[in-house]
Amino acid sequence: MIKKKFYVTTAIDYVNAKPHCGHAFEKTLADAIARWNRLNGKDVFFLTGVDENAQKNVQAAEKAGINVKEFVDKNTGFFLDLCKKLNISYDDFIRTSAKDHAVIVQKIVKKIIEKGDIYLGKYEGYYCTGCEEYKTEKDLVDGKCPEHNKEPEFRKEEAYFFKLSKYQDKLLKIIPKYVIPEQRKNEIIKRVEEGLTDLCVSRRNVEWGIDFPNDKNFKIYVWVDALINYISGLKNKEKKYWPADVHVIGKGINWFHSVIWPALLLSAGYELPKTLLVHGYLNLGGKKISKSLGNVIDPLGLLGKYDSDSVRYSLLKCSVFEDSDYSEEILISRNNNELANKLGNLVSRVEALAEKYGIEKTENKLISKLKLKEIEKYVNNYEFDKALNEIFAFIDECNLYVQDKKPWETHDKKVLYELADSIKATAILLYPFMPSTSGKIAEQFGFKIDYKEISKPLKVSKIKKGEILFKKM
RNA sequence: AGCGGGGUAGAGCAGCCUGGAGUGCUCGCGAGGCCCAUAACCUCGAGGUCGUGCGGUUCAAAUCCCACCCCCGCUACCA
Repeated sequence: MIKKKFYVTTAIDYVNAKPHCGHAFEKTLADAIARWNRLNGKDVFFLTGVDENAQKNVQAAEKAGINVKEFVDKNTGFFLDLCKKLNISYDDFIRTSAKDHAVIVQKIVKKIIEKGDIYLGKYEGYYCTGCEEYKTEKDLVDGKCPEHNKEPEFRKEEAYFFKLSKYQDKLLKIIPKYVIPEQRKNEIIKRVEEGLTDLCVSRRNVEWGIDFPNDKNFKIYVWVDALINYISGLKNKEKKYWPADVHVIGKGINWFHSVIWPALLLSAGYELPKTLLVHGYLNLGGKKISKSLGNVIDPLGLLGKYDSDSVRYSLLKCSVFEDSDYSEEILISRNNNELANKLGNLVSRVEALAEKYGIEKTENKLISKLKLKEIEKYVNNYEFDKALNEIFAFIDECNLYVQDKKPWETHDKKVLYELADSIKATAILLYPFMPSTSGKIAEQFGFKIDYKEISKPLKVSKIKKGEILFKKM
């Protein structure tokens, strides 16, 4: 039987600084999607990586007084480390400075040129000679560059433009089926309806980046370069996995993914990705993450102190679509109140009872309290926080069942079987979110982590009390 | 300014579309139960003018309509 393919990506991150918990959030979301689909028997390809060609990296490197390559290598290392410690099951990690990426980018840009969608025009704007870059009105304070406190000069220079405006009607047809959630979709539709102007896709006077085809005076605009990672990252598996099933991105880069990316693909003659999942931001103590406020949480720091599953769970309980609050206190509270007290304690008490009295196969009536259909619906809609709430509601039911049936008094092996079988179902459902915990439970109770196992009765085996799953903090 | 989302118990949410006693969930707080378990688990309880308008519609408004106040998001070549 041929497995159905499933291709999921995250945005690629700038490596101008160390990762923050927003990066951890996005990677964990995408990982949960990847694992959920693998669990359901799909042939999954999961791509993540870093954007090394951005000017921001160059600026940050200059500030640090290190050469760009060295700087980028060092920071990319932090992102790789983050993925490893978070247990991110990516199939490939792309770095856009890689040669094979540049080849694909040039190939696609050439296709767009051949289509006649790129033309030489004039770019006009306000150029700050201090920054050596164009500024938008938004960048300026009282008409001056805030960095250098001087007025930028008006410049007009040759540049290549992509005929974005040409795709307006097609985009308006595509976007409604492509972008979730509703709110993000509507924002984009409104803006596209207001009209599109062509996009400047070349950069002059920069050394870092990918050469423009047939014109060495220019580099390719880094966003075009960056977006193409979703194809170049597949390397020789492009035929098999493209188009992407889900791009997971943050709300800040919605425009590029909702409008520019499909337009480029249409022009170059590629199939379009199916879903764009736009997630919200994490706020720390109710405030935006910002370095000047000093409220950045270092996820690597958290992962040094806490288990990966505790970090993953605490992130996944944040709303996917809305901005939500996150902090170390929230992590600790979710770990203690939900993971340790509910799940960990349930497993612990059932193991202890089963070890003493054994289990005996019977029909599991308790499992009717598990709202499987609803959980599936939530996961398929990417509402992981709600799915987890439902799963934990069932864990509450299990704890209540222990309380009601008093197996420590009755020594009822059948009740203990029902509980063990229910724990099996729970652990399988939790696999996409907490893979290592799920594995530990599977080992203790003797079952395979496979979605089909949920409905198959648990094989009776000797159960022993294992290690505590979650320590309290 | 334009467009969109929101204001419900100490905190965070659901309920609103399709009106029917303020109903529910998570955390926190108070009392009790249990003794299998990680001082965990279970039960009960306190706590709310559902942003404001003694606004409108209605037998009936958190829910529908209007006005106002406050918060947040988006407004492209910033990568």
